[in-house]
Amino acid sequence: MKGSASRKSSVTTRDALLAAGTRLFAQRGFDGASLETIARLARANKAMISYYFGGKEGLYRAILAETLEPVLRRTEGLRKVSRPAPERLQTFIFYFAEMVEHHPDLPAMILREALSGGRHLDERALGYFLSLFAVVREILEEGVRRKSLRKVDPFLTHLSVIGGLVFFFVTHPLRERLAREGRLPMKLPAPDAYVRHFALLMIHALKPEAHAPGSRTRR
Amino acid sequence: MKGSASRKSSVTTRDALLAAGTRLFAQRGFDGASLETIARLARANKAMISYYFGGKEGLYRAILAETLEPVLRRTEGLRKVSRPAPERLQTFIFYFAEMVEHHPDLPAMILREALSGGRHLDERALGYFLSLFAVVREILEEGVRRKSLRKVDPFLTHLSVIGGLVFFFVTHPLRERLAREGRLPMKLPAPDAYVRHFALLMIHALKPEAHAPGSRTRR
DNA sequence: GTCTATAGGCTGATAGAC
DNA sequence: GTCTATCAGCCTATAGAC
Repeated sequence: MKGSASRKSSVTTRDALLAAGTRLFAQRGFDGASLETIARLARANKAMISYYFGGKEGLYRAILAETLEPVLRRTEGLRKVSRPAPERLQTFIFYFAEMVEHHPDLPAMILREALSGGRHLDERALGYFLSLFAVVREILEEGVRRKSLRKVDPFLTHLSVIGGLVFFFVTHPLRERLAREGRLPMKLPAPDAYVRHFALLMIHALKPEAHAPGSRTRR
Repeated sequence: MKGSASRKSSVTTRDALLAAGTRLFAQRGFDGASLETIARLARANKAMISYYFGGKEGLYRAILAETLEPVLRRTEGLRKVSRPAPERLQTFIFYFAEMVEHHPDLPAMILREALSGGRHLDERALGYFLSLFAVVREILEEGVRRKSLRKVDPFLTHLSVIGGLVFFFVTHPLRERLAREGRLPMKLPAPDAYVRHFALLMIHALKPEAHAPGSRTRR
């Protein structure tokens, strides 16, 4: 159903194209990345893109579908863990960071897709996202329900969590460059440090209310 | 030094091109937005872009410089206000939302610029950003110093604040579209509601530690 | 599977009439 | 200041040799 991968080198070229495409689509956008450049980065011939993916758009969609699927499918695992919500939220944040480590260009590519209004988002790709979002939302919902988290809107909160993570990683290359050129007037924050900071920030943000002076909740 | 605006209609055409460019660069990226499309949206002739800005890149840079400047300059005002840090942070967040209301496409355009590694960021534009960042950082630093905020890293925190805001606004058009098509499995969050939520979330995240059970601070 | 050559479309830029 | 006409360059796609 997918070309029944026969040769060995064919798999390699295909994968190289997927990887190169991800990087260049992330860095320069769909229109800014030329097939010429992608092929060169993949050390392949540009005709190979038509061969494997039927064209530029085919490559783009293949990245969205094939790279995204295994990544997001893994998040599903976080659904089953039965642990307090704050801990599960932290796990999600660390998991997100680990994902970026393995696919450094994915967040930028996906964000660009979002900025473009999701022109290339078919139902399949959209489904992956919704399920990613659902995981976070469920953690938050459960936490609110069981009062291990403050009473917040799970959907709005989930946007804040994703936003704080995505924005950092997606702008990190720019900060790196500016730092390298001495144009960043502070030291470059390490991804690690940010992730730990952010997890803590969210834990604090969602910690159940300490009862206000004067009022008192039962228990 | 800038053409010493003589005619009346000339100003109008110029401004229309700036506005149209902002929208299209935001929605489709630098390479995705054609001069043809921009001119059409501005109800102008595409030759006018060369006339006023000397080309596509000139238009792009003009937007970055001219639209950004007044917007970011206003944030400078937030520097002088002498009020408790939590209140000033909230003011910043509301100010940011108000800015987006007046320039709905600016965040996306700027974010795209960041994703591209800041290829078009000259020293002037970069300076505007750094001063925007500085405002938030200063609020946080002061709050930490005076203990009206929890002891957090001001720089990391400022990234979380900006991230949570930018991500929401930049992805909002996508959610709107999905909602319109009935593909969003929850109700569309209103910008207002998000901003209020986010301000509160940050206030909670940064609230000075409640004394741990056993320990005790004064009062 | 890989590569070269080339067709055909679109884009950015600009000369020159008004 | 505005517009039409035009052109060179780059880009995607693909036919066909190996």
